[in-house]
Amino acid sequence: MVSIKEVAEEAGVSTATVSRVLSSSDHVRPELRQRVMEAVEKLQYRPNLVARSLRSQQSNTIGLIVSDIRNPFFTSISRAVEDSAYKQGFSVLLCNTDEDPEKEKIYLQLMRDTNVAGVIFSPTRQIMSDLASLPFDFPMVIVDRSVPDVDVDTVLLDNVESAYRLTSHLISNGFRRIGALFGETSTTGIQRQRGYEEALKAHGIPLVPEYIKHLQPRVEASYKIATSMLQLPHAPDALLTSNSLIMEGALQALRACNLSIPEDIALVGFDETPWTLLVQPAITIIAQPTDEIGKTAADLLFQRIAIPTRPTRQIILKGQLMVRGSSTPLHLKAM
Amino acid sequence: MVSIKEVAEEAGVSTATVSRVLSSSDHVRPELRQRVMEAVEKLQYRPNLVARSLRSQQSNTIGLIVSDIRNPFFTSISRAVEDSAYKQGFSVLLCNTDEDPEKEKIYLQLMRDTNVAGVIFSPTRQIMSDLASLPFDFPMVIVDRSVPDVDVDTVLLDNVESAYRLTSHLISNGFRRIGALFGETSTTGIQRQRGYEEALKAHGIPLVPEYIKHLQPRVEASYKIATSMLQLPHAPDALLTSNSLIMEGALQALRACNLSIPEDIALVGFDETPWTLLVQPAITIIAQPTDEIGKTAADLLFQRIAIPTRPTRQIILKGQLMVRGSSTPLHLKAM
DNA sequence: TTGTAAGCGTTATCAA
DNA sequence: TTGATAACGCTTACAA
Repeated sequence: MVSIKEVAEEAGVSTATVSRVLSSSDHVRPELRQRVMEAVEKLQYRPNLVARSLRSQQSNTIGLIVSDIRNPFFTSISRAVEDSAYKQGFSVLLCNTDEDPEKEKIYLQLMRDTNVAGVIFSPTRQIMSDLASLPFDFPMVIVDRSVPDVDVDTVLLDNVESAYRLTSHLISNGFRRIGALFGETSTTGIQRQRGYEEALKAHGIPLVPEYIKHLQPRVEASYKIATSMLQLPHAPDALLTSNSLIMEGALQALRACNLSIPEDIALVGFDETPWTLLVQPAITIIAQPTDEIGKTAADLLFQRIAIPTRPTRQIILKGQLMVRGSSTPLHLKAM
Repeated sequence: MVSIKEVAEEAGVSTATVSRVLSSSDHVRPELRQRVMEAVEKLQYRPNLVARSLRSQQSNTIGLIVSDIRNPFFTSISRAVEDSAYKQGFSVLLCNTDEDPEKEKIYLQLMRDTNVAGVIFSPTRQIMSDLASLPFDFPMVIVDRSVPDVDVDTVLLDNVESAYRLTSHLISNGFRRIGALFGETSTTGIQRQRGYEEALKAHGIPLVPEYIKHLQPRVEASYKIATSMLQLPHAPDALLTSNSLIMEGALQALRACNLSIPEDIALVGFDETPWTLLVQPAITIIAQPTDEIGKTAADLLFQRIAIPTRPTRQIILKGQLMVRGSSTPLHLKAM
């Protein structure tokens, strides 16, 4: 492994000069610069980024901490983040927490220990109290979830509003007994529940506790809970799900119960996935602008890395209601 | 940021002793060990991994280089790799190449520059010739694709055999005009094509060049190519797709053409995705054991990191044919 | 504009 | 068993 020292010797200059040519825009005589470049080329020199990072106390790596990369929402976010990072010359450390606060802590510590430039994080509710107290000195951007009492950059969907619109859509299409499945680990589920409840209230529809469930945001959990909800004496005529994994489990449950959508029951949810348009009928959803969320989070992070004292921002993006067959109005059902 | 020096002072020992207590199993007097641990605890000391990596010339990071994390196959692989890495105390640098050889090179260089412990890589065909010549000294495991002339650990599906079985399944169900869409960037597509062609030959069915297409493994490309194939004068009565993105585009095309599956045309492919069981009819596929592939790749890598001279291995895993409604026999179609 | 030399925070060598 | 001390490969004052 050729080092900066050998390049310096080859070019007949000091290591400082090589370093200047390579990383700073310091004034170096063109002739020397040329000699250095040639030596670099000849020896196929590549700077050791570990040494550079140790010395300069900076790094070109950012951390991305999400609950599960297999959740299509996070898959998409990750891709967008990696893309932005690549363009800025950064690379991405991927961390899955499985919504486990212990894993979250371990990964946050790792971020500190490896001296990353910054972190994009989608935290559970449990970790939040710690978040303020733990001494995390690196730049951080929160995505998808909100951290109420901490002054930190955040990129969020307008969850209350989106859930409100989704629920209102069901109501105006004639559905009244709207079962709802929310993720229990994040603030997102809570906010979406608020939107759901506000919509019901606004339309004078009573809340039915049996219709509201909180669960781990996983396919299997959702399948179970949805199945049991479908077996209620007075079963729902519509199901609202608060993320795509939950929606997947719910759809499996509907299929297992041989229920027709939307004739027997409507199904709506959040997030565009490869299959929302492929199943029949297609599923009505709130599409989150995942690319933009990821890109915005990365942008915020790079800005904070550049200017650590910058005032924090909370960016709230709008979801888009995509009306499809799975929530067709009751009076059209016979058609 | 508290350093080893401060811990040493606090404990009244040298930095060497602190280092020994923390990272090596060297013999340290229990009493000193105790004092060091207390100092570590008191000062909340955490070793700086960058410095450690620079000095020891090792690291606890592995690279994962895939074409696109949004491909459900790679999503699942990534999750499995990250899981295994976490258990071994490693973290994962995620890199998307978009099947672009230039990006592959850049990322491979990054791996070298950051001194990663090793890399799990799914290369394009183009990069392979370079792979032998480029001086990549780090441990590497190839997944999903094969690199014929390089002595490197590999984890693969039995692609020829799997495609053979999938094609034979279609044939024995009465389909004869089997269109096939293969990814053009990987060896995987080529091998699956071989299995497809061998199955046709074995059953005395002539190859029709118009029925065989190579394309970028992307949804949009697949949609276009599939659509044009469906408009052939003598259109296929079945479509075989060589990965889930291609399958997705093909299914979109079938839907756009208002074709019924399997009455008008059968559809089969590779990879279990969230939707293969949710669409109706469910799709017949070869399921790859993605968890096992990822886990095996990580295991191989850690073994090679531990013993660099270990003889290389090629591990070939079997796919599982999941027969579903999308390839129901012709004589049952009327039912 | 360039070179010398002092670190960055560890670990590894060598003596004690 | 322990402690000085020299690296690891780079950047950056400071001097020249």
